[in-house]
Amino acid sequence: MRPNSAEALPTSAPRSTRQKRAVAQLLGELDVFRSAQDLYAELRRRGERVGLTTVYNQLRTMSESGEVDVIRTEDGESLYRLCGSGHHHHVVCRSCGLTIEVEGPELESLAARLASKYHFSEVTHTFEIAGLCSTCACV
Amino acid sequence: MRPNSAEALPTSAPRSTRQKRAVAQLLGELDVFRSAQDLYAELRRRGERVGLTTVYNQLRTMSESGEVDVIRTEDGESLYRLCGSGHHHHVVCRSCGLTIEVEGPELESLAARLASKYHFSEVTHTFEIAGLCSTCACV
DNA sequence: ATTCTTGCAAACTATTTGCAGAACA
DNA sequence: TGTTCTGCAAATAGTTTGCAAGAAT
Repeated sequence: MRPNSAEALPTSAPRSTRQKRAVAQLLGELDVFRSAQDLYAELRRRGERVGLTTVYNQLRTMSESGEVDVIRTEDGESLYRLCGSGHHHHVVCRSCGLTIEVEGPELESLAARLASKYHFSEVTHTFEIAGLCSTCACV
Repeated sequence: MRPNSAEALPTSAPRSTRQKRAVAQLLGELDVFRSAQDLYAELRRRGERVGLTTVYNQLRTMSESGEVDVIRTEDGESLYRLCGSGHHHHVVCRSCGLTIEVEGPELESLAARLASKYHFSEVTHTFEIAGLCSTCACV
């Protein structure tokens, strides 16, 4: 919102570090939603020297800049995934995390219609579909 | 799922207690989503002698039986509200919690269409609209 | 009398924060 | 060199659990 919020004002550009690159690259390889803890574990498994705090920092930064999408599981865990730009929704496999980005014009208009019907302003909406993908359903 | 799961198998009917009644009654008076902590505080304010654990227990029981709806805020808090029966979605005021239950046939068919398009089975979907109600927007 | 319920205290879990030392530009 | 970044350890916060005492049937 404000160009210079009181919080963190960085006086210069973000720096490129080994850790940031590792997180970004891992996200680039995956097309599924994963938790911060999962991503951290995977990085360690690969021998990357990264701290959990840094993974969280990086994911927050990337989600704020719109580079990654965040969804929350039923038990409150946050899952992250590199995302395409623009407004979209997801069809997510509960079992393997496989995710398909979808758009729904009729959904958007429905949301807008309901908002105006009840005189709500500054509306946002969430729409997520969870199920079993064809691969996981066979097991 | 299973008639007798290994977990808690109750051998007789649930009992009516002062605490359960207090929680149920409070929910009956409110038409907004409230956190467990909020509900607990309100009960104490009214002089009810109830423990926080009991409020949580009761809310969990009631949500499992479908008596109350649960939504999660952005920061992971659970909000509860007595709900009408049947499948529905919500238009929720971010500021005061005012909630309107809505149905959306086109939404249901869209969800079904997307599921079959990508060969997903056992699908569920979520759809929530959050905004400012007309009252809160004037402030 | 028996079983369910309560609620304090402690445990849990995902996430955030303080901060001193390390790493970039 | 002067920030930014890192990551350990500790703090947070909502929620759950262990369990002994209390209440309902």
